[in-house]
Amino acid sequence: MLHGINETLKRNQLSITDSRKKILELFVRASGALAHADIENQSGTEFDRVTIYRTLQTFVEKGIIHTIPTADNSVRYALCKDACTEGHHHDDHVHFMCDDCGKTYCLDHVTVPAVALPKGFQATQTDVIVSGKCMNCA
Amino acid sequence: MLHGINETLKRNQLSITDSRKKILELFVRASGALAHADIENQSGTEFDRVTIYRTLQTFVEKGIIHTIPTADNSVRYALCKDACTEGHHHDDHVHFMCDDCGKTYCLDHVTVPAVALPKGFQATQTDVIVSGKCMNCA
DNA sequence: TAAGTTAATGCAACAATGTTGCAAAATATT
DNA sequence: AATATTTTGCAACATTGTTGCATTAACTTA
Repeated sequence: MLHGINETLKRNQLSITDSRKKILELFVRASGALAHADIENQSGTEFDRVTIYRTLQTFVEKGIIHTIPTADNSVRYALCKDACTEGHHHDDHVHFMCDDCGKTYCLDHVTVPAVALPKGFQATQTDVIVSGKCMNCA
Repeated sequence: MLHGINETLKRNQLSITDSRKKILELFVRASGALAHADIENQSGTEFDRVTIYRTLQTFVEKGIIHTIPTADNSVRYALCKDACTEGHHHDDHVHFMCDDCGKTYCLDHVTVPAVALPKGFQATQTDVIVSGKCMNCA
């Protein structure tokens, strides 16, 4: 499972570097979504701030991770479910943000409901952000 | 209709000031959502940057406007539909972001579908962000 | 409406976040 | 192993958001 990290990087035509391995590992281990600051904290002073920014950017472009829309102006990233198995990505997502502990969950198994749009609107992607209490805080 | 601005401020126990009137007017006139930068541009150098921040913050607290979750790290605000008629707010929202023109629509009339959450999760609010092409760009 | 009271504004300084160019270092290629 | 390519770290900068405090404006009461 852990050597899947190297393969994920290779599959996406990315050079295998310490920072990319470490950051991708953080995502694999994380139960929820990560903000830039989380990564900066968890990786210590090991990598430059700029490197983290660029790594996240690269991962998003390659579809390894995706951003999660939040109302509070904090950018969060989560592993794309299929990242380690397929290159397919940017599917619809349901995310859950806990008001208590602040954790963000990517609910891969929850189906995104269809939304009835007004005439003339065409949807290409639907994100659902549910907030409330998570299973640990309820 | 325009003097409704003053009444909205009064109803929310806010002093009627130039900045609040102007900024609220911008929202009333705006067809879509506004970012902090939009407001700064459209109001020129009339108000201090800090004042705009604080005004937006106040409006959010009072439920006059609400933030819209976005995946691209830009905070946007939109008028709460009932802001000028009732004090009730913070309902579920469906927002539409156009990939072409970048406009954000607050689809007040679209019902937020129910989401089936995993066991133990309790929802208090649900936001839906649909992206694609709007009625003008489709 | 004039005096006093309360609240909002502007300024300055700061903190956090994100970006860009470029030389040095690491990775990949032959 | 030598060369070519990519990534990193540093420095400097740009943007965005926050806080404290004196000044100013708005509200209240008489």
